[in-house]
Amino acid sequence: MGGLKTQHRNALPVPTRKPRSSRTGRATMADVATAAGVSAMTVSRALNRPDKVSEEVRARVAEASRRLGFVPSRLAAALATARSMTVTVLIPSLTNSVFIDVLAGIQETLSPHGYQPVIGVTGYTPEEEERVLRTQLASGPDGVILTGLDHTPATWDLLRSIPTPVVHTMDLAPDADDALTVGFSQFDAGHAVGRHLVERGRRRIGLIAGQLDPRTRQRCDGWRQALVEAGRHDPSLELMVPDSTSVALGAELLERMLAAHPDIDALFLCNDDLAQGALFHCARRSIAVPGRLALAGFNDLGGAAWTLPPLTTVATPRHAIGVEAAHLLLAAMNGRDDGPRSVDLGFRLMVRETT
Amino acid sequence: MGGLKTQHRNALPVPTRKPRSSRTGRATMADVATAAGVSAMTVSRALNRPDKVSEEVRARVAEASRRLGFVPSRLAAALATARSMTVTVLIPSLTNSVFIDVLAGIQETLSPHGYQPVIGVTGYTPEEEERVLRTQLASGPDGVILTGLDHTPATWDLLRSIPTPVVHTMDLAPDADDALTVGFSQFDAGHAVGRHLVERGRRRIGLIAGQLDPRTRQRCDGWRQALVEAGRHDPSLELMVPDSTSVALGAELLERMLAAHPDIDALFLCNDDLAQGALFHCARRSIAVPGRLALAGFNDLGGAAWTLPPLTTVATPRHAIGVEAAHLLLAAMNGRDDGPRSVDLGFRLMVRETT
DNA sequence: GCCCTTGGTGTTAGCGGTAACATCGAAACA
DNA sequence: TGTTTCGATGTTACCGCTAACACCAAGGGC
Repeated sequence: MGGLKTQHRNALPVPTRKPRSSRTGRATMADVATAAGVSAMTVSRALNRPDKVSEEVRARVAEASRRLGFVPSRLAAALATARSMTVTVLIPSLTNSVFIDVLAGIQETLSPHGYQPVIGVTGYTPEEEERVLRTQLASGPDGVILTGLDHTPATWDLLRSIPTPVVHTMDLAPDADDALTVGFSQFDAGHAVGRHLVERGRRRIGLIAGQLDPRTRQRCDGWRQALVEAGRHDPSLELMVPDSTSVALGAELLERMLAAHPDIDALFLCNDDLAQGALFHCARRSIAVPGRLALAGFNDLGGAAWTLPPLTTVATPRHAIGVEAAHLLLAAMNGRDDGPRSVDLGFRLMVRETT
Repeated sequence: MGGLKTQHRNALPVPTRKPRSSRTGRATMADVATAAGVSAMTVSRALNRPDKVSEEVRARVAEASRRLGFVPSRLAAALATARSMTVTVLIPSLTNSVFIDVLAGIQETLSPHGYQPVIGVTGYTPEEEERVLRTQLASGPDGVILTGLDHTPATWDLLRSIPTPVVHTMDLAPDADDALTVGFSQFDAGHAVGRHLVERGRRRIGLIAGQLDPRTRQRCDGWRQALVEAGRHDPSLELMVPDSTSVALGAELLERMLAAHPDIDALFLCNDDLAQGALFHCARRSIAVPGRLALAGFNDLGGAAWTLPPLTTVATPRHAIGVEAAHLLLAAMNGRDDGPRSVDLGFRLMVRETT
């Protein structure tokens, strides 16, 4: 009895210098230093600023490094330098290809500069965005890229309180020096579609929208204004549901719309997948497109040019937005904070055969 | 003259205790400790193991924490605990929705456990994969999820040399205790399509494939064997190109195929986007599907059920693969290494109207 | 020959946390 | 009432790297 407590006190206190490697089993800079017969600092220099080290030592370090399979710990470096080489990217959803395209642009641009995008998914809600941002900030990103401008007040405060540069995408800042922004005018894009349908001589022009995030709403607003301007707006022809968009939903909503308003002769669907579903429904019901019903989509997703007939839609510069956002962020992270504050990348109305 | 060098030596050495916050401007644990009148360690405990701290102190710490806007540095914690709460996920491409679906499954599963997936893009080449893996390993992930089993020998060595658990997805390990694997048999899936076309009585069955990664090849192999078994294999009906798949490519390749072999009566397209392109081409050329030509795709991507006619294809459990891979990894990261080593999630032949 | 550069390298002191052990008062026990 | 036990808290020593400065020999200007 008596000695049951663990008392490792006498477990050979190890002569201060560990024999090799660390707790993780991986070689550390100190190991390489010993192996190369130099100090840790010299190893660090040999790796990060080779010009500061003699040819000969550089070679010895490289050799030892290779031999030990040394991988410098970014974590330790990040802690010591206060630069994580990491960029937080928050998007509403992973399965919406719109954001993936933006992400791809960001990734391609950041990667060559050694920055690692770290993705957070916000599920389209500002509250979740705030939560995710908070946890991500804990790992000290060097930059932040957010989707949209609809953040909670607390998020805005948070963003202002950190020294980290922030870029907002997919939308345009109302006043340009409030935030770094890269996108296009969702309102104008919706307006262009509305006007296009009007110009095609359509009189009963409807709207179908899903996934009612602020950007979708702005598109709808633009469309509405175009119709109002033409004196052809009928609020009852708007069908807006919160469900996330899909081909199936497009077909279903069109059916509903036609049941209530068989006289519509044109339709703006706020996303291409809805439009494809509508197109499918028309084919099944032998509704002539664009003869009896004109259809316009949004985003110019992959298959839009390959429907029958090819879909009129709005091409959005998703990839370019990602690239430009990353460039802006890179500039800001390097202290070059002078560039334009709000970049409008525009959009293109792709008039094809459904209108 | 003389004093031009910067010699801040006498810049008031600050009384050892900095007044507040650190170099980054953010509050540190020490700041909170001071504010709450306790030691840093107690703050750490109050945050990570509240039960180890008295109710009263916990409240004081929470208060101080809130007041100072304290965000604990994950970096420092990671360095101290040797756990980064990070998982490296390597996928061939961001723009291929197949991998995004897997990724989404991973993300959803890992997130609630506090793990942060960090994505690397390998561009479909094992060499780039090795490179990306190397750099990612530098930030000490707690786990790794890779796509496929085709890694460079050096990658395999690397994986073996680290203590970090690794899961491979989208494929099945030849022998189950070699690696943790979650996927389905690409070969069998291809075989099922081949047999299906044979069973439909087709005699001149062709193949169109793009993006020739190992998984695509295995599908093709399976398909080929099915035809060989039926005595209907004609190598000249295989059209395989390295280009990445797209709707446009599908249309183009079908045209080429028909030009060379107008007598084909069935076609397996190794990805749904190719199949959609082929379908489009058939519609344009008034080729009856499935009357004159049967078409089968692969993956059951979003629009497959909504083509005209609806596309026969193979539904692959992409999301489930992500979820299961994450579960396996979580188990391994927590030391529960006992689960099944190779998980076959199967596939489903979706017979629709194009065959 | 003296002093100042300069380039290469080492030393020290953290970055912001946490593991492990030490300490201490009060409750529990004998 | 002395001792044990235990819960709550503090101290110390790092994790692995790098900024900043110290040091030193060789070269250059006068």
